[in-house]
Amino acid sequence: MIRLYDTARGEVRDLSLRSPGRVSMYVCGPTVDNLPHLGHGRFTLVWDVARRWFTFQGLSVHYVMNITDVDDKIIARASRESRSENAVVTQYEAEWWGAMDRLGVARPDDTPHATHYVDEMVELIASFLERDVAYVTSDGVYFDVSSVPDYGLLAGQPLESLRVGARVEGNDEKRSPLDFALWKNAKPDEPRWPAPFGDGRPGWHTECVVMSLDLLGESFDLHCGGLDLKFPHHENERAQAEAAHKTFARHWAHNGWVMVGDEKMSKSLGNFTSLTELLEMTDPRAYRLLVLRSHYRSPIDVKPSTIADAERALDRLDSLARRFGLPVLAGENLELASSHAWEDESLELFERVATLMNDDLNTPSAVAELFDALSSANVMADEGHEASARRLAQSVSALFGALGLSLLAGSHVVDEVTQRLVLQRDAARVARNWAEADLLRDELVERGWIVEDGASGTLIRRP
RNA sequence: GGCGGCGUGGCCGAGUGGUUAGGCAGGGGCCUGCAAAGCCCCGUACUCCGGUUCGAAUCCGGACGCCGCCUCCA
Repeated sequence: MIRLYDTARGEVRDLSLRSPGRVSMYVCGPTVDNLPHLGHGRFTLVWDVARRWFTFQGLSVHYVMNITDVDDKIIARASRESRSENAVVTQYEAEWWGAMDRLGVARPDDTPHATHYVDEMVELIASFLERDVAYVTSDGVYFDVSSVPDYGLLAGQPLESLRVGARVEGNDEKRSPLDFALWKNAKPDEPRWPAPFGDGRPGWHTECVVMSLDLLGESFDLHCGGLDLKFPHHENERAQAEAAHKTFARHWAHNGWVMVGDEKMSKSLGNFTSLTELLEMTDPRAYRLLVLRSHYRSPIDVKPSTIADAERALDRLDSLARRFGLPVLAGENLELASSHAWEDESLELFERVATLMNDDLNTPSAVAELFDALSSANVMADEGHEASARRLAQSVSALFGALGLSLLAGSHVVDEVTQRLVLQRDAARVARNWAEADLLRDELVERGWIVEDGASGTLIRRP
Protein backbone atom coordinates (compact mmCIF):
# COMPACT_ATOMS: atom_id res chain seq x y z
CA MET A 1 0.00 0.00 0.00
CA ILE A 2 1.30 3.41 -0.97
CA ARG A 3 0.70 6.27 1.38
CA LEU A 4 0.96 9.87 0.33
CA TYR A 5 0.32 13.25 1.88
CA ASP A 6 -2.90 14.68 0.54
CA THR A 7 -2.98 18.45 0.61
CA ALA A 8 -6.75 18.51 0.52
CA ARG A 9 -6.95 16.57 3.76
CA GLY A 10 -3.75 17.77 5.34
CA GLU A 11 -2.58 14.27 6.20
CA VAL A 12 -0.77 11.27 4.89
CA ARG A 13 -3.26 8.70 3.70
CA ASP A 14 -3.51 5.60 1.58
CA LEU A 15 -3.36 6.30 -2.10
CA SER A 16 -6.77 5.22 -3.25
CA LEU A 17 -6.69 4.39 -6.91
CA ARG A 18 -9.62 4.72 -9.26
CA SER A 19 -8.76 1.37 -10.75
CA PRO A 20 -6.48 -1.10 -9.06
CA GLY A 21 -3.02 -1.34 -10.53
CA ARG A 22 -3.28 1.88 -12.48
CA VAL A 23 -2.20 5.37 -11.48
CA SER A 24 -3.33 8.46 -13.32
CA MET A 25 -1.16 11.49 -12.57
CA TYR A 26 -1.46 15.04 -13.70
CA VAL A 27 1.41 17.40 -13.02
CA CYS A 28 1.15 21.11 -13.63
CA GLY A 29 3.91 21.89 -16.07
CA PRO A 30 5.73 25.02 -17.12
CA THR A 31 4.79 28.16 -18.92
CA VAL A 32 7.32 28.26 -21.69
CA ASP A 33 8.22 31.92 -21.61
CA ASN A 34 11.76 31.63 -20.29
CA LEU A 35 14.57 29.26 -19.43
CA PRO A 36 13.63 26.69 -16.81
CA HIS A 37 14.73 27.53 -13.28
CA LEU A 38 15.76 25.39 -10.33
CA GLY A 39 12.20 25.09 -9.09
CA HIS A 40 11.16 23.56 -12.38
CA GLY A 41 13.99 21.13 -11.98
CA ARG A 42 12.88 20.14 -8.54
CA PHE A 43 9.23 19.54 -9.30
CA THR A 44 10.00 17.54 -12.40
CA LEU A 45 12.50 15.44 -10.48
CA VAL A 46 10.17 14.88 -7.54
CA TRP A 47 7.28 13.69 -9.67
CA ASP A 48 9.55 11.81 -12.03
CA VAL A 49 10.77 9.87 -9.01
CA ALA A 50 7.20 9.22 -7.88
CA ARG A 51 6.24 8.03 -11.31
CA ARG A 52 9.29 5.81 -11.60
CA TRP A 53 8.67 4.35 -8.17
CA PHE A 54 5.04 3.57 -8.94
CA THR A 55 6.12 1.95 -12.18
CA PHE A 56 8.88 0.01 -10.44
CA GLN A 57 6.28 -1.40 -8.11
CA GLY A 58 4.34 -2.74 -11.02
CA LEU A 59 1.69 -0.07 -11.30
CA SER A 60 0.72 1.11 -14.72
CA VAL A 61 1.18 4.86 -14.68
CA HIS A 62 -0.46 7.37 -16.98
CA TYR A 63 1.61 10.51 -16.53
CA VAL A 64 0.40 13.79 -17.96
CA MET A 65 2.18 17.12 -17.78
CA ASN A 66 0.88 20.17 -19.54
CA ILE A 67 2.71 22.91 -21.37
CA THR A 68 1.23 26.37 -21.01
CA ASP A 69 1.82 28.03 -24.34
CA VAL A 70 -0.49 31.00 -24.08
CA ASP A 71 0.11 33.49 -21.32
CA ASP A 72 0.75 37.14 -20.54
CA LYS A 73 4.47 36.61 -20.06
CA ILE A 74 4.80 34.92 -23.43
CA ILE A 75 2.99 37.78 -25.10
CA ALA A 76 5.13 40.29 -23.24
CA ARG A 77 8.36 38.62 -24.34
CA ALA A 78 7.22 38.33 -27.93
CA SER A 79 6.36 41.98 -27.98
CA ARG A 80 9.58 43.00 -26.26
CA GLU A 81 11.67 40.98 -28.67
CA SER A 82 9.59 41.82 -31.71
CA ARG A 83 8.84 38.28 -32.66
CA SER A 84 5.86 36.02 -32.67
CA GLU A 85 4.44 34.27 -29.63
CA ASN A 86 4.95 31.06 -31.50
CA ALA A 87 8.66 31.72 -31.88
CA VAL A 88 8.97 32.32 -28.14
CA VAL A 89 7.04 29.19 -27.28
CA THR A 90 8.98 27.04 -29.72
CA GLN A 91 12.31 28.23 -28.38
CA TYR A 92 11.58 27.80 -24.72
CA GLU A 93 9.75 24.55 -25.06
CA ALA A 94 12.83 23.17 -26.80
CA GLU A 95 14.95 24.52 -23.94
CA TRP A 96 12.59 22.85 -21.53
CA TRP A 97 12.83 19.39 -23.02
CA GLY A 98 16.56 19.77 -23.43
CA ALA A 99 16.88 20.43 -19.71
CA MET A 100 14.53 17.55 -18.89
CA ASP A 101 16.59 15.16 -20.96
CA ARG A 102 19.77 16.25 -19.26
CA LEU A 103 18.13 15.80 -15.86
CA GLY A 104 17.09 12.32 -16.83
CA VAL A 105 13.42 13.10 -16.41
CA ALA A 106 11.43 10.59 -18.41
CA ARG A 107 9.04 12.08 -20.91
CA PRO A 108 5.42 12.16 -19.81
CA ASP A 109 2.94 9.98 -21.64
CA ASP A 110 1.04 13.06 -22.69
CA THR A 111 2.09 16.68 -22.86
CA PRO A 112 -1.05 18.64 -23.74
CA HIS A 113 -0.68 22.22 -24.86
CA ALA A 114 -3.19 24.84 -23.81
CA THR A 115 -3.60 26.20 -27.32
CA HIS A 116 -4.80 22.81 -28.51
CA TYR A 117 -7.65 22.90 -26.05
CA VAL A 118 -9.10 26.33 -26.60
CA ASP A 119 -12.37 25.05 -28.08
CA GLU A 120 -12.98 22.87 -25.06
CA MET A 121 -12.16 25.73 -22.74
CA VAL A 122 -14.55 28.05 -24.57
CA GLU A 123 -17.24 25.44 -24.23
CA LEU A 124 -16.64 25.08 -20.50
CA ILE A 125 -16.63 28.82 -19.95
CA ALA A 126 -19.85 29.17 -21.91
CA SER A 127 -21.45 26.58 -19.68
CA PHE A 128 -20.32 28.51 -16.62
CA LEU A 129 -21.97 31.64 -18.00
CA GLU A 130 -25.15 29.74 -18.67
CA ARG A 131 -25.18 28.42 -15.18
CA ASP A 132 -24.39 31.82 -13.77
CA VAL A 133 -21.22 30.82 -11.94
CA ALA A 134 -19.26 33.15 -14.18
CA TYR A 135 -19.84 36.68 -15.41
CA VAL A 136 -18.68 38.98 -18.15
CA THR A 137 -16.79 42.21 -17.51
CA SER A 138 -15.32 44.73 -19.88
CA ASP A 139 -12.05 42.82 -20.10
CA GLY A 140 -13.14 39.22 -20.03
CA VAL A 141 -14.99 36.52 -18.20
CA TYR A 142 -14.56 35.82 -14.50
CA PHE A 143 -15.40 32.88 -12.32
CA ASP A 144 -17.50 33.61 -9.27
CA VAL A 145 -15.75 31.79 -6.46
CA SER A 146 -18.67 32.27 -4.11
CA SER A 147 -20.58 29.77 -6.22
CA VAL A 148 -18.40 26.97 -4.89
CA PRO A 149 -19.37 26.18 -1.30
CA ASP A 150 -16.05 24.74 -0.16
CA TYR A 151 -13.82 27.21 -1.97
CA GLY A 152 -10.64 27.44 0.10
CA LEU A 153 -10.32 23.72 0.76
CA LEU A 154 -6.77 23.48 -0.52
CA ALA A 155 -5.79 26.79 1.03
CA GLY A 156 -6.99 25.40 4.33
CA GLN A 157 -9.12 28.40 5.04
CA PRO A 158 -12.68 29.39 4.33
CA LEU A 159 -13.55 31.95 1.70
CA GLU A 160 -14.19 34.69 4.23
CA SER A 161 -10.72 34.62 5.75
CA LEU A 162 -9.11 34.51 2.33
CA ARG A 163 -11.07 37.52 1.38
CA VAL A 164 -9.84 39.57 4.31
CA GLY A 165 -6.21 39.35 3.30
CA ALA A 166 -6.63 39.40 -0.42
CA ARG A 167 -5.12 42.42 -2.02
CA VAL A 168 -7.56 44.11 -4.24
CA GLU A 169 -6.07 45.28 -7.44
CA GLY A 170 -6.82 46.07 -11.02
CA ASN A 171 -10.23 45.27 -12.21
CA ASP A 172 -12.88 46.49 -9.81
CA GLU A 173 -15.61 45.04 -11.95
CA LYS A 174 -14.79 41.80 -10.20
CA ARG A 175 -17.39 40.87 -7.65
CA SER A 176 -14.76 39.48 -5.36
CA PRO A 177 -11.01 40.01 -5.44
CA LEU A 178 -10.69 36.23 -5.50
CA ASP A 179 -12.68 35.82 -8.66
CA PHE A 180 -10.32 34.80 -11.42
CA ALA A 181 -10.14 35.28 -15.15
CA LEU A 182 -11.47 32.45 -17.26
CA TRP A 183 -11.09 34.43 -20.45
CA LYS A 184 -9.19 37.56 -21.35
CA ASN A 185 -10.47 39.69 -24.16
CA ALA A 186 -7.84 40.21 -26.81
CA LYS A 187 -6.18 43.57 -27.08
CA PRO A 188 -4.91 44.66 -30.49
CA ASP A 189 -2.01 42.53 -31.73
CA GLU A 190 -2.58 39.84 -29.13
CA PRO A 191 -3.25 36.22 -29.97
CA ARG A 192 -6.96 35.53 -30.10
CA TRP A 193 -9.46 32.78 -30.50
CA PRO A 194 -13.11 33.27 -31.30
CA ALA A 195 -15.68 32.89 -28.55
CA PRO A 196 -19.33 33.79 -28.16
CA PHE A 197 -18.40 36.05 -25.25
CA GLY A 198 -15.73 37.90 -27.25
CA ASP A 199 -12.50 37.03 -29.02
CA GLY A 200 -9.61 36.49 -26.70
CA ARG A 201 -7.59 33.87 -24.93
CA PRO A 202 -8.10 31.56 -21.99
CA GLY A 203 -6.97 32.35 -18.47
CA TRP A 204 -4.42 30.08 -16.94
CA HIS A 205 -6.60 28.17 -14.49
CA THR A 206 -8.92 26.65 -17.05
CA GLU A 207 -6.51 24.66 -19.19
CA CYS A 208 -5.53 22.18 -16.50
CA VAL A 209 -9.12 21.29 -15.66
CA VAL A 210 -10.02 20.68 -19.25
CA MET A 211 -6.87 18.81 -20.20
CA SER A 212 -6.61 16.65 -17.10
CA LEU A 213 -10.22 15.56 -17.39
CA ASP A 214 -9.90 14.97 -21.10
CA LEU A 215 -6.78 12.82 -20.89
CA LEU A 216 -7.24 11.13 -17.53
CA GLY A 217 -10.98 11.24 -17.05
CA GLU A 218 -13.04 12.08 -14.04
CA SER A 219 -11.81 11.12 -10.62
CA PHE A 220 -8.24 10.65 -11.74
CA ASP A 221 -5.84 9.71 -9.00
CA LEU A 222 -3.18 12.30 -8.41
CA HIS A 223 -2.86 15.97 -9.11
CA CYS A 224 0.64 17.24 -8.44
CA GLY A 225 2.55 20.48 -8.59
CA GLY A 226 4.68 22.93 -6.72
CA LEU A 227 3.51 24.17 -3.37
CA ASP A 228 2.93 27.59 -4.82
CA LEU A 229 0.23 26.18 -7.06
CA LYS A 230 -1.80 24.97 -4.11
CA PHE A 231 -3.47 28.30 -3.95
CA PRO A 232 -4.88 29.83 -5.99
CA HIS A 233 -4.15 27.76 -9.09
CA HIS A 234 -5.24 24.36 -7.88
CA GLU A 235 -8.03 25.80 -5.81
CA ASN A 236 -9.34 27.43 -8.95
CA GLU A 237 -9.06 24.24 -10.93
CA ARG A 238 -11.02 22.46 -8.27
CA ALA A 239 -13.63 25.19 -8.22
CA GLN A 240 -14.18 24.87 -11.94
CA ALA A 241 -14.45 21.11 -11.80
CA GLU A 242 -16.98 21.40 -9.02
CA ALA A 243 -18.93 24.00 -10.92
CA ALA A 244 -18.92 21.70 -13.93
CA HIS A 245 -20.17 18.86 -11.73
CA LYS A 246 -17.13 16.77 -12.50
CA THR A 247 -15.37 14.62 -9.98
CA PHE A 248 -11.83 15.86 -9.90
CA ALA A 249 -8.53 14.62 -8.48
CA ARG A 250 -8.70 12.04 -5.70
CA HIS A 251 -5.42 13.23 -4.20
CA TRP A 252 -3.50 16.48 -4.24
CA ALA A 253 0.23 16.43 -3.78
CA HIS A 254 2.60 19.37 -3.60
CA ASN A 255 6.35 19.59 -3.51
CA GLY A 256 8.33 22.15 -1.51
CA TRP A 257 10.29 25.11 -2.68
CA VAL A 258 13.81 25.56 -3.84
CA MET A 259 15.64 28.13 -1.79
CA VAL A 260 18.86 29.77 -2.80
CA GLY A 261 19.87 30.38 0.74
CA ASP A 262 23.32 31.84 0.74
CA GLU A 263 22.82 34.96 -1.28
CA LYS A 264 26.37 36.14 -0.84
CA MET A 265 27.70 32.88 -2.18
CA SER A 266 25.32 32.76 -5.06
CA LYS A 267 26.22 36.27 -6.08
CA SER A 268 29.94 35.75 -6.13
CA LEU A 269 30.48 32.10 -6.94
CA GLY A 270 27.66 30.49 -8.78
CA ASN A 271 24.33 32.20 -8.92
CA PHE A 272 22.61 29.45 -10.78
CA THR A 273 18.95 30.15 -10.45
CA SER A 274 18.65 28.96 -14.01
CA LEU A 275 18.37 25.20 -14.31
CA THR A 276 20.08 25.37 -17.65
CA GLU A 277 23.04 27.04 -16.05
CA LEU A 278 23.22 24.54 -13.21
CA LEU A 279 23.18 21.65 -15.64
CA GLU A 280 26.09 23.17 -17.49
CA MET A 281 28.27 23.41 -14.42
CA THR A 282 27.52 20.16 -12.68
CA ASP A 283 26.66 16.54 -13.22
CA PRO A 284 22.86 16.63 -13.57
CA ARG A 285 22.68 13.55 -11.40
CA ALA A 286 23.97 15.66 -8.51
CA TYR A 287 20.78 17.70 -8.60
CA ARG A 288 18.69 14.56 -8.60
CA LEU A 289 20.62 13.21 -5.65
CA LEU A 290 20.26 16.51 -3.84
CA VAL A 291 16.52 16.36 -4.41
CA LEU A 292 16.35 12.73 -3.32
CA ARG A 293 18.23 13.46 -0.12
CA SER A 294 15.58 15.74 1.26
CA HIS A 295 11.90 15.03 1.61
CA TYR A 296 9.85 16.23 -1.33
CA ARG A 297 7.66 18.42 0.86
CA SER A 298 10.58 20.21 2.52
CA PRO A 299 12.29 23.22 1.10
CA ILE A 300 15.74 22.57 -0.32
CA ASP A 301 18.67 24.88 -0.41
CA VAL A 302 20.49 24.78 -3.70
CA LYS A 303 23.84 26.45 -3.48
CA PRO A 304 27.42 25.61 -4.36
CA SER A 305 28.07 23.83 -1.07
CA THR A 306 25.01 21.59 -1.24
CA ILE A 307 25.66 20.82 -4.89
CA ALA A 308 29.29 20.00 -4.14
CA ASP A 309 28.16 17.77 -1.29
CA ALA A 310 25.91 15.86 -3.65
CA GLU A 311 28.64 15.57 -6.25
CA ARG A 312 30.98 13.92 -3.77
CA ALA A 313 28.28 11.56 -2.61
CA LEU A 314 27.76 10.69 -6.23
CA ASP A 315 31.44 9.81 -6.50
CA ARG A 316 30.91 7.24 -3.82
CA LEU A 317 28.05 5.72 -5.76
CA ASP A 318 29.99 5.68 -8.97
CA SER A 319 32.94 4.02 -7.32
CA LEU A 320 30.61 1.14 -6.47
CA ALA A 321 29.71 0.88 -10.12
CA ARG A 322 33.41 0.93 -11.00
CA ARG A 323 34.31 -1.70 -8.48
CA PHE A 324 31.65 -4.10 -9.67
CA GLY A 325 31.44 -3.02 -13.28
CA LEU A 326 27.75 -2.34 -12.93
CA PRO A 327 25.71 -1.61 -16.03
CA VAL A 328 24.02 1.74 -16.50
CA LEU A 329 20.36 1.78 -15.59
CA ALA A 330 17.58 4.35 -15.54
CA GLY A 331 17.46 7.06 -18.13
CA GLU A 332 14.50 6.97 -20.44
CA ASN A 333 13.66 3.39 -19.49
CA LEU A 334 11.63 2.96 -16.37
CA GLU A 335 12.84 0.14 -14.20
CA LEU A 336 10.63 -2.68 -12.98
CA ALA A 337 11.25 -4.48 -9.71
CA SER A 338 10.01 -7.66 -11.29
CA SER A 339 12.89 -7.68 -13.74
CA HIS A 340 15.45 -8.11 -10.97
CA ALA A 341 16.19 -11.10 -8.82
CA TRP A 342 15.71 -10.29 -5.15
CA GLU A 343 17.14 -12.70 -2.66
CA ASP A 344 18.74 -12.65 0.76
CA GLU A 345 20.32 -9.29 1.50
CA SER A 346 18.93 -7.87 -1.70
CA LEU A 347 15.41 -8.83 -0.84
CA GLU A 348 15.72 -7.32 2.61
CA LEU A 349 17.11 -4.15 1.11
CA PHE A 350 14.34 -3.98 -1.44
CA GLU A 351 11.73 -4.43 1.24
CA ARG A 352 13.20 -1.76 3.48
CA VAL A 353 13.43 0.68 0.62
CA ALA A 354 9.90 -0.14 -0.51
CA THR A 355 8.53 0.42 2.97
CA LEU A 356 10.19 3.81 3.11
CA MET A 357 9.21 4.86 -0.38
CA ASN A 358 5.64 3.76 0.10
CA ASP A 359 5.41 5.91 3.19
CA ASP A 360 4.97 9.30 1.55
CA LEU A 361 8.01 8.91 -0.69
CA ASN A 362 10.64 8.93 2.00
CA THR A 363 13.52 9.21 -0.42
CA PRO A 364 16.08 10.49 2.14
CA SER A 365 15.73 7.40 4.30
CA ALA A 366 15.65 5.18 1.24
CA VAL A 367 18.88 6.72 0.03
CA ALA A 368 20.39 6.20 3.48
CA GLU A 369 19.47 2.51 3.25
CA LEU A 370 21.12 2.30 -0.11
CA PHE A 371 24.30 3.87 1.20
CA ASP A 372 24.30 1.35 4.02
CA ALA A 373 23.92 -1.44 1.52
CA LEU A 374 26.70 0.04 -0.56
CA SER A 375 29.01 -0.23 2.42
CA SER A 376 27.89 -3.80 3.03
CA ALA A 377 28.64 -4.73 -0.55
CA ASN A 378 32.13 -3.28 -0.22
CA VAL A 379 32.71 -5.13 3.02
CA MET A 380 31.57 -8.40 1.48
CA ALA A 381 33.89 -7.89 -1.41
CA ASP A 382 36.77 -6.99 0.91
CA GLU A 383 36.12 -10.22 2.76
CA GLY A 384 36.18 -12.19 -0.45
CA HIS A 385 32.48 -12.89 -0.86
CA GLU A 386 32.57 -11.68 -4.40
CA ALA A 387 29.32 -13.18 -5.66
CA SER A 388 27.05 -11.97 -2.91
CA ALA A 389 28.80 -8.61 -2.90
CA ARG A 390 28.06 -8.27 -6.56
CA ARG A 391 24.43 -9.23 -6.11
CA LEU A 392 23.98 -6.62 -3.43
CA ALA A 393 25.76 -3.98 -5.47
CA GLN A 394 23.51 -4.77 -8.40
CA SER A 395 20.49 -4.33 -6.18
CA VAL A 396 21.75 -0.98 -4.98
CA SER A 397 22.15 0.05 -8.56
CA ALA A 398 18.70 -1.27 -9.48
CA LEU A 399 17.07 0.63 -6.64
CA PHE A 400 18.86 3.84 -7.51
CA GLY A 401 17.72 3.17 -11.05
CA ALA A 402 14.18 2.94 -9.75
CA LEU A 403 14.66 6.47 -8.46
CA GLY A 404 16.02 7.58 -11.80
CA LEU A 405 19.63 7.79 -10.72
CA SER A 406 22.15 5.93 -12.84
CA LEU A 407 25.37 4.76 -11.31
CA LEU A 408 28.16 5.26 -13.79
CA ALA A 409 31.28 3.20 -13.89
CA GLY A 410 32.54 5.82 -16.29
CA SER A 411 33.64 4.59 -19.63
CA HIS A 412 35.97 6.96 -21.36
CA VAL A 413 37.50 7.32 -24.70
CA VAL A 414 41.20 6.88 -24.13
CA ASP A 415 43.60 8.30 -26.66
CA GLU A 416 46.68 6.45 -27.79
CA VAL A 417 49.17 8.50 -25.85
CA THR A 418 47.26 7.95 -22.63
CA GLN A 419 46.96 4.28 -23.35
CA ARG A 420 50.71 4.06 -23.85
CA LEU A 421 51.35 5.85 -20.54
CA VAL A 422 49.10 3.39 -18.77
CA LEU A 423 50.93 0.43 -20.27
CA GLN A 424 54.31 1.94 -19.47
CA ARG A 425 53.23 2.50 -15.91
CA ASP A 426 52.04 -1.08 -15.56
CA ALA A 427 55.38 -2.26 -16.86
CA ALA A 428 57.23 0.00 -14.43
CA ARG A 429 55.16 -1.29 -11.55
CA VAL A 430 55.77 -4.88 -12.49
CA ALA A 431 59.47 -4.03 -12.57
CA ARG A 432 59.01 -2.37 -9.16
CA ASN A 433 60.39 0.80 -10.65
CA TRP A 434 58.39 3.07 -8.36
CA ALA A 435 60.05 6.31 -9.35
CA GLU A 436 59.16 5.70 -12.98
CA ALA A 437 55.64 4.60 -12.04
CA ASP A 438 55.08 7.74 -10.02
CA LEU A 439 56.32 9.95 -12.81
CA LEU A 440 53.94 8.28 -15.22
CA ARG A 441 51.12 8.71 -12.75
CA ASP A 442 51.92 12.42 -12.49
CA GLU A 443 51.81 12.64 -16.22
CA LEU A 444 48.40 10.99 -16.37
CA VAL A 445 47.11 13.27 -13.64
CA GLU A 446 48.34 16.25 -15.60
CA ARG A 447 46.37 14.99 -18.54
CA GLY A 448 43.28 15.15 -16.38
CA TRP A 449 42.92 11.57 -15.21
CA ILE A 450 42.38 10.12 -11.78
CA VAL A 451 44.67 7.16 -11.38
CA GLU A 452 43.90 4.12 -9.29
CA ASP A 453 45.74 0.85 -9.02
CA GLY A 454 43.41 -2.07 -9.32
CA ALA A 455 44.06 -5.77 -9.21
CA SER A 456 44.54 -5.82 -12.96
CA GLY A 457 46.78 -2.78 -13.11
CA THR A 458 46.41 0.94 -13.64
CA LEU A 459 42.84 2.20 -13.83
CA ILE A 460 42.12 5.68 -15.03
CA ARG A 461 38.98 7.76 -14.98
CA ARG A 462 37.89 11.30 -15.39
CA PRO A 463 37.09 13.38 -12.30
C1' G B 1 -5.42 40.26 10.22
C1' G B 2 -6.07 34.83 8.64
C1' C B 3 -3.61 30.08 7.49
C1' G B 4 0.65 26.92 7.43
C1' G B 5 5.71 25.32 8.03
C1' C B 6 10.46 25.20 10.26
C1' G B 7 14.55 25.53 14.23
C1' U B 8 18.90 18.26 14.79
C1' G B 9 26.13 17.43 15.59
C1' G B 10 31.35 21.78 11.15
C1' C B 11 27.73 21.51 6.68
C1' C B 12 23.46 18.95 4.29
C1' G B 13 19.57 16.04 6.08
C1' A B 14 16.11 11.70 8.06
C1' G B 15 13.80 9.76 12.26
C1' U B 16 11.47 7.18 16.60
C1' G B 17 8.98 8.41 23.43
C1' G B 18 14.05 4.49 25.97
C1' U B 19 19.22 0.89 21.61
C1' U B 20 24.15 3.77 15.10
C1' A B 21 20.02 7.43 10.41
C1' G B 22 22.76 8.49 6.03
C1' G B 23 25.97 11.72 3.14
C1' C B 24 29.82 15.48 2.97
C1' A B 25 33.83 17.58 5.66
C1' G B 26 37.54 16.68 9.95
C1' G B 27 40.88 13.35 13.13
C1' G B 28 43.16 8.42 13.87
C1' G B 29 44.10 3.54 11.89
C1' C B 30 44.05 -0.85 8.28
C1' C B 31 45.12 -1.90 3.24
C1' U B 32 48.78 0.05 -0.59
C1' G B 33 55.75 0.30 -2.98
C1' C B 34 53.44 5.31 -2.29
C1' A B 35 48.68 6.82 -3.49
C1' A B 36 43.58 6.29 -4.93
C1' A B 37 39.37 3.38 -3.97
C1' G B 38 37.61 0.44 0.02
C1' C B 39 37.29 -0.83 5.25
C1' C B 40 37.53 0.18 10.75
C1' C B 41 37.41 3.67 14.79
C1' C B 42 36.52 8.82 16.80
C1' G B 43 34.01 13.42 17.94
C1' U B 44 29.83 16.32 19.11
C1' A B 45 23.18 16.95 18.00
C1' C B 46 18.47 17.74 18.64
C1' U B 47 16.70 26.80 19.83
C1' C B 48 15.21 28.09 25.03
C1' C B 49 11.89 27.56 29.42
C1' G B 50 8.21 24.87 31.82
C1' G B 51 4.95 20.41 31.98
C1' U B 52 3.36 15.06 31.20
C1' U B 53 6.40 10.46 31.81
C1' C B 54 10.29 5.64 35.11
C1' G B 55 12.36 8.02 30.65
C1' A B 56 11.45 13.28 25.48
C1' A B 57 15.20 15.81 20.54
C1' U B 58 10.48 12.84 19.79
C1' C B 59 3.88 14.46 23.41
C1' C B 60 1.64 19.26 25.74
C1' G B 61 2.13 24.61 26.94
C1' G B 62 4.90 28.98 26.51
C1' A B 63 9.06 32.02 24.68
C1' C B 64 12.56 33.36 20.99
C1' G B 65 14.18 33.02 16.00
C1' C B 66 13.44 31.92 10.77
C1' C B 67 10.31 31.14 6.55
C1' G B 68 6.09 30.59 3.35
C1' C B 69 0.95 31.38 1.59
C1' C B 70 -3.44 34.64 1.48
C1' U B 71 -1.09 38.38 -5.59
C1' C B 72 1.60 35.89 -11.34
C1' C B 73 4.88 31.88 -9.72
C1' A B 74 7.06 24.86 -9.93
